[in-house]
Amino acid sequence: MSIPIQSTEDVMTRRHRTETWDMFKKIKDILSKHKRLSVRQIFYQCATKNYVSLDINGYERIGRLCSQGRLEGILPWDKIVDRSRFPTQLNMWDSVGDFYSILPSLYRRNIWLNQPNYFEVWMEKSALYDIFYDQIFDHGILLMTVRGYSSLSIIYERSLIFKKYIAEGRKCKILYFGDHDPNGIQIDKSIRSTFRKLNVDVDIERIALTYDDIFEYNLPTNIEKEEDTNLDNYKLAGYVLQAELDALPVEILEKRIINSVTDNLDMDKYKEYKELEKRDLQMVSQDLGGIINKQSE
DNA sequence: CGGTCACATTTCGCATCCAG
DNA sequence: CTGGATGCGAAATGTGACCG
Repeated sequence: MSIPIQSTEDVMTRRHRTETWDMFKKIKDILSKHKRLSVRQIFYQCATKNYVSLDINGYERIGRLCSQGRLEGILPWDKIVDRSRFPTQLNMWDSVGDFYSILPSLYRRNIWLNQPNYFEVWMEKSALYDIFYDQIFDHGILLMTVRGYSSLSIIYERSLIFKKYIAEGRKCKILYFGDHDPNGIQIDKSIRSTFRKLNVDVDIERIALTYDDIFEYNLPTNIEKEEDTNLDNYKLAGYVLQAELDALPVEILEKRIINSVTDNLDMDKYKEYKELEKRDLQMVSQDLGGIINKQSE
């Protein structure tokens, strides 16, 4: 029984056409300008620059190039990531000392205890996860990656949290980030109406992409897909152009995220809690020092 | 109410095209 | 002529929107 196996040597000695080398160079160039990108993101970048078509074929071309490129050592492994699959395993430590040593890095004071209002950041595309994570995770703000339309399960789960804050007299808000296209503008509307059905008063604010962004930053626009009703509604709403959130330059997006967060946080109270956190951490390391000393006796 | 299609994500087999 | 490149269809999963 012979199973066709492509050996490492086959992979390494693969020849390429000049056009392919050209694409490798373009991908490398895009990668050099970012921290980490998913294949999907690379595809969007290439499509907006017109290197490939903005459809399934273009995506596949990029996907294959990324696979071959990495296997052949042409493209870097550490800059291309898959955010849709992740492993799950119990946390384990080499020793008790090892365990204690990571404890301080886990400690954060709950900033929501003294904030007047509560909010979360929701976004449509998991491709942009890293950018959002880098901007807001450390602030203690919840990031929800919706991936297209939100699910009822997620909205219900979140509504339980929002209800708790509302009962305390706080206002609840979602800062929403998504594409500006016929489907994209439906997503935050759908989230809003679902929360309404659950009788939870949450304000959904679209931070990006706005229609003005397309003009202000001269964003590359999508080709109109034949999308019957949604497209008709889009046009009825007065929209002509469509663009993806990915198309917004990274620096602009980062600024937009952090500005929307600082606008919605009570920064004085936030800083106050961060100071307390520092004090707490000194206490933690003192206590841990005592425990570790006792251990080694 | 059920069927169909669109959306998001990634990979693979098969058939075909065409550069070197 | 060979094999690199690519178009197309399919897989899984859950959700909204629309049509009849």
